[in-house]
Amino acid sequence: MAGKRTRATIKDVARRAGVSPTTVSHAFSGNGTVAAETAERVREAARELGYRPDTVARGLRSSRLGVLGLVVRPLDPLDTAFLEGVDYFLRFAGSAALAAVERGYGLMLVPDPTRADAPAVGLACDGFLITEPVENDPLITMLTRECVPFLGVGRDPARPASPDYLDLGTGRIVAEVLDHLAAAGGSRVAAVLGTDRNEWNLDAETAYLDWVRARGQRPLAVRRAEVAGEAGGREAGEELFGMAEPPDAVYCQTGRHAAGVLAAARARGLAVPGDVRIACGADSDSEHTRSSVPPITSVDLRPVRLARTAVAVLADRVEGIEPPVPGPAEYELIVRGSTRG
Amino acid sequence: MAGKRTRATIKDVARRAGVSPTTVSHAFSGNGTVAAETAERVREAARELGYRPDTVARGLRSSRLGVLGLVVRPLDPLDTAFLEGVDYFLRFAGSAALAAVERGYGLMLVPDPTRADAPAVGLACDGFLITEPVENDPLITMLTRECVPFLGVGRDPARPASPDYLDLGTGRIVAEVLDHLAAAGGSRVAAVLGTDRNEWNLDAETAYLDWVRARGQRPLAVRRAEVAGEAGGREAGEELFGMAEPPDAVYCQTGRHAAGVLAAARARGLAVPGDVRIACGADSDSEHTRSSVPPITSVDLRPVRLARTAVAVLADRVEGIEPPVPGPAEYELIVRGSTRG
DNA sequence: AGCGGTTTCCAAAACGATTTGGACGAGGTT
DNA sequence: AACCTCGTCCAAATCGTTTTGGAAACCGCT
Repeated sequence: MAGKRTRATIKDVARRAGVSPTTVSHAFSGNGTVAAETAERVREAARELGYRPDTVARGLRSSRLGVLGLVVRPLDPLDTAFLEGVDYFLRFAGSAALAAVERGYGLMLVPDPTRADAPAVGLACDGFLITEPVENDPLITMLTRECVPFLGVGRDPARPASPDYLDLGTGRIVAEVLDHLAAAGGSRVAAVLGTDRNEWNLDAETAYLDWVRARGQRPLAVRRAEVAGEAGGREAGEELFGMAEPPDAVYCQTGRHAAGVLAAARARGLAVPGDVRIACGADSDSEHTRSSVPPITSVDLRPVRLARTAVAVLADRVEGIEPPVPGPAEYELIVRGSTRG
Repeated sequence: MAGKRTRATIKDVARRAGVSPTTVSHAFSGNGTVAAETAERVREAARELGYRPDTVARGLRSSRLGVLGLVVRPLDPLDTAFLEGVDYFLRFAGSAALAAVERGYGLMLVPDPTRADAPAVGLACDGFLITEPVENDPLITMLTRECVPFLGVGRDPARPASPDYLDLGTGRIVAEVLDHLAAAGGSRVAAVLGTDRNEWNLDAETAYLDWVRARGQRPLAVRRAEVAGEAGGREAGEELFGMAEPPDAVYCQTGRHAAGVLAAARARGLAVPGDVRIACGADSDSEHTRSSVPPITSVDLRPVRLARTAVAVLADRVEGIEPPVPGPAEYELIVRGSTRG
């Protein structure tokens, strides 16, 4: 299968058109001045030879490869196969790729280039999308130092002043879900939070504490690593429901955690949503929330739309345009059986 | 934002380590022979300077960039924004990207590089995944000529003997859905087919004709372009239900068509599934089948798993390994309200 | 000494494009 | 006739690597 490629080069075209490689380059890029007649001859020679300029060679010279990189942070430390059920990122990635193509870029999903075992090709991108940056994100440090354009999808919690991110508006979302839990009959609302130190977790924690305190109650939050998944959620649920004053509603940060909490509730014989209401601040599209019994109320973070916005802003920056930064991302609360009597 | 990059080059490292660029290159690639002590000095110099070899320059020399390209054919002629609802490709792309990263590659979604307006970066890929090739696919012609590895996801109908594709097993799938429609009470089963000339459509047509004839009936097939979407399906439905002997079951190739047929049936006052049964051979995950009233029976083509397999085979080929070609892809019939009394 | 064989390193030539700094001739101005 | 300007074109340098084809030093052996 893998033979040697025999594409025509700029020299072949030059020879055939009876001009120099310089002229061929100019005829294509429109950079120098080339007589119309000559340009036509060059174009014809190129057509006959099936010539197309080599992107890699061009990229070497101009340090513009035409590729945007997408770093999906939460995937990074994990066994990626484990995450296949998490549709959010799949849909984000697919949609970003489509949007990039429309702008004339390729979109590449790459692991964090600051990691030692990362494929070297990651460095070659013209700009990066980072979902979701962690506190003092090392990639952001590196990109800033090397003057490579990037855009966080979500804020780096340690760099609140930076303009280089899309606001997820986590606080609003969490508050709305908590309000919904209360409206559904929850009088003592606990929270199961994640451990990644990104906007999603840190802002959610703040929002939860604010919300609880505003109602004069004591917060009841437990933490489980995202990678602990459903098992971690189940543990958290057992801890909560085993308390002297157990909660009658639980807010979760991930669909997997929520599924685990649901399992823990059922194992204890608690009715959902009769005894306990469960809701999740994300992952409305994952099977964990959608296909559970009952299905779990959760939030659609509109990954498809969000990705499109992110690509538009990043592409502008790569091209030297300073675009207006959009307001907080849109979302929709999807009410399901777990909070609906 | 966009300043000039000031990364250390191989020369800087060479100078600092007191050796030649050649030696630095060898120390990193392990190609030549370098004394252990020297190699250590080089590595240290590189670390101090924060040096990482430039992928583009390397790619220029070795014609291996470390990138796999993904060409999604059905997206190609379309306004891509139109397709956002089609989760199949989003999930396929996302999953392929994950699998590629695990193999040390980046995965880039690119438009057909044979098209004139395509971003030039498309040509730079080491290998291509093509879902789903059309008859005499021009990209396959070009890649074959230039000896670039590729893998079709689905067969090029005009090149049945080629080993360069993953078999979707369309015939099996269509037959199972038709059997299901019959089992659900359909006695006269029509088909709404697409117009793209790829395995999916051509094999489906053959399978439908075979199935109908084996039961001694006359086929009743109409065709609508994929891009016509729900409106096209609705037209097709009106045509079918307006006939002297209208069908009592309709098989569709796409979720959009199925949604349109469903709308046409309801507009005529036909009960689904009482008077008419409707099923779709794909798109079990799109909102057109999942969120319609009633939801439409359809097939889960397992895009996540399929993408993973495709990347594994392609990466092998890029690396010169000739992998065994897997058997027909897996799938699952998802029975929903449109065929369940 | 002379000779083959290792080991370790390097200078220079690729790779395929873009960019820089003129060369050359035609035409106009003084 | 000398001097500019302008429009076209080209030779050579450049981007950061890898690869090729030795060179230099050292070894043990005859």
